[in-house]
Amino acid sequence: MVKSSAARLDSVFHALADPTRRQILRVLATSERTVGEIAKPHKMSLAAVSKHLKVLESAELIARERRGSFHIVRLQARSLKQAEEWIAFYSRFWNEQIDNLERYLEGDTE
Amino acid sequence: MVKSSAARLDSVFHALADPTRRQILRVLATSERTVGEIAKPHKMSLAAVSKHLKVLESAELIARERRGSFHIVRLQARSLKQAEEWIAFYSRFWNEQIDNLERYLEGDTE
DNA sequence: AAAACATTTAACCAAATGGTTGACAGCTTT
DNA sequence: AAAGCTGTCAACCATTTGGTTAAATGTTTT
Repeated sequence: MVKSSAARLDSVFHALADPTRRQILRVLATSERTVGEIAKPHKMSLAAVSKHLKVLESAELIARERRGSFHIVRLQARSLKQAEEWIAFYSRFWNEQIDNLERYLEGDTE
Repeated sequence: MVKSSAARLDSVFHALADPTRRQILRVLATSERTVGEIAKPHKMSLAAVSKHLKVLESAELIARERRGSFHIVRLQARSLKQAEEWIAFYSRFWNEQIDNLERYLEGDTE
């Protein structure tokens, strides 16, 4: 399923809006893992973790490869790039606000 | 309501996972607007836009100020900084993948 | 070929999401 | 004080989400 740019941002940001899924990405940043290994530290069922993986997969944040009876999962960070670029557009606004504050404080001391 | 770091990321990423809300942020990047001005370009009701604003506000991505009978809304980009930092942790992974690809392609030509 | 293991899928459930309409509340104008 | 704005809130609805358990699928071992 090919997604529009907006739809891809939708799915990436949605995937990131859950602490379980962010935690999974952190673990995968260390190394690739099987589904079972990913699920173990979580209190929920394996099926629930499997669903989270599907969400991450449809956002193209992970990729799976079947190796024997194991499904091995690895991080695919490329999709995050668009998200970061989207946010980067706004970075000037928080810097601006800081600059304005600094100017205000400088003016205040005179 | 004070949120944990994870909860704040939850609410920011959730707020960004909707095209209407991202569009609202874009408009506010140009200048502050009243709720009515924000709603006009959208096909949905004013109440629906009001709900979207509430989501953005609870993610601290916007701030409101009452001015007479108007509610003036402005961008508050600072919350995006955490989100960007969270993503930045992964930037090395997409660069790494690119590097690996380049190395692979170089090796291939020899 | 049967048993055991790794994972997904299906059916279900409660809660959250994104929209609607209509009533309400706060200013401003008359 | 009544009418007319601007915007929110409440009640409702359909859909999606995030979880569960049980059944199904595919692979390996016995």
